[in-house]
Amino acid sequence: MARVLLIEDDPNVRDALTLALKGRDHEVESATSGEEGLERLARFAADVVVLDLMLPGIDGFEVCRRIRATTSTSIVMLSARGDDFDVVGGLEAGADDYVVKPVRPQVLEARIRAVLRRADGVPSPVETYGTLCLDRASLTVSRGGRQVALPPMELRLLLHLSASPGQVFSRQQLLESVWEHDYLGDSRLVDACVQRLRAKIEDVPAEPRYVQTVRGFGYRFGPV
Amino acid sequence: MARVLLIEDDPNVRDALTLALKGRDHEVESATSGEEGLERLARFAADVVVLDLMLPGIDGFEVCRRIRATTSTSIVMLSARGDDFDVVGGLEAGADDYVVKPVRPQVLEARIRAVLRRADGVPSPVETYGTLCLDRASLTVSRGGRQVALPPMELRLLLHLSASPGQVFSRQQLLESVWEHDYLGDSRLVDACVQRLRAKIEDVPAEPRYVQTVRGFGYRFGPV
DNA sequence: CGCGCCATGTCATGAACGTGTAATAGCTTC
DNA sequence: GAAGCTATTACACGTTCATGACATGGCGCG
Repeated sequence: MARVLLIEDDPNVRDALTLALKGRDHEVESATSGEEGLERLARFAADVVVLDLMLPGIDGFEVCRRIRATTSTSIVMLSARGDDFDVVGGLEAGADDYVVKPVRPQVLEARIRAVLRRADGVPSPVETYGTLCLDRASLTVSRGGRQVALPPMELRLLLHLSASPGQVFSRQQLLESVWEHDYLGDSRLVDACVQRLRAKIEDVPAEPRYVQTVRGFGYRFGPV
Repeated sequence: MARVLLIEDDPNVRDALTLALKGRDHEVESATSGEEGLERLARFAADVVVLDLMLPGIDGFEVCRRIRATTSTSIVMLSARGDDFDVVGGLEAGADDYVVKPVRPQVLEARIRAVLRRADGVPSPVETYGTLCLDRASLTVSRGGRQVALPPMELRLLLHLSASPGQVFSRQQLLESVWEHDYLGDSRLVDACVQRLRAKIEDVPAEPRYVQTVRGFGYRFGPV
């Protein structure tokens, strides 16, 4: 299907994803550090690079920048749950998309496909979930064809949640990765933001379809 | 469709673009250095040359001049983001158009087509967005038929933004790629330039149609 | 050599908007 | 029915952006 270069230092994740992607008919090469990845990319004409953020030596952002400096290869970033990674950082480094670990293979593959379609110029650089459309390049969101304007925090929250559909994020995790807050303390801030977001993107805010509450845990982006 | 000679030393970019262009029914030959490119051009009757700026040995500008010295083959320049590439310099060397890397295949193909049309004498070397017309060859901009004079920085900003319509650029990114500044620090410089640009190209500067603010993120070239 | 124009970068001000907090109401579960 | 969790709304503060004035510096022209 596609030629994938996986840059990931954790051998477990590496093996798991390699296996999963190969099982879906992709050709996979892997590297364990940024340096090795860049070197390997020079020989392996990858269609897409799957890049972990936390790497020994030069980090993912830097690797991303260096790849971008020379090639147009698509890049999907992998971010660990605790990393304070957000949309702006990824955008600036030049990533095409990002996924939050733990990542399920089918989600990763969907992202790879989306990214490749985009790179091929198919006029669907958007992700569509039901009546909701997300365009990570132009940072626009539309519902049922009509564009909805989202303030920065709501947009970041939505992009973060939708980066891993189905995965549950606790309020604390969201505070860290979306808000970049580091204090521990309970706050209804996330709730408030979720409400405002729902009011704009849900057809029936009272029965949310996209941003779902997982009672006792946090929120999740659906539909799976 | 067309016969393309690609001169590019980075194997990744070369392979990626070769593949993409072949997929669009172009005949593609490639070379890894300026010397090889010139030699190959003598045998391969290319309609258009896609030329990387940073090459081992003689650089892209020089290659461009030498091609121009003997043939009228169209030339599209490829420039990496970090290169201190000046639009004016490129066009003075005789390039017909230029694209900033990372380049998406569809963008490159659009440029190739435009360049070829131009070479065929079709008078449509301009991109039109609503009432705004950009001519990357003559570096002129006109609004509603009347030409507007843009100072260098404003022109570069506009060309950069419009090279990827819809894509959101942060102020930091713009400082790096348009101004070639490398310091980190917040500056309202971009804002000011956007402001002056809007005053010249927007019909209603207070409700910008072409250079849009994305609050909390940066700017984007519309129209959506 | 000196003058003046124009482009560029910096700064101050004000307005618009988004955000966080808190208070209250509603719902779920045991 | 009570306790715990979540939804909803209102309001005030802070941030961000637009706007225009000002200083600097380069360039051409006299």
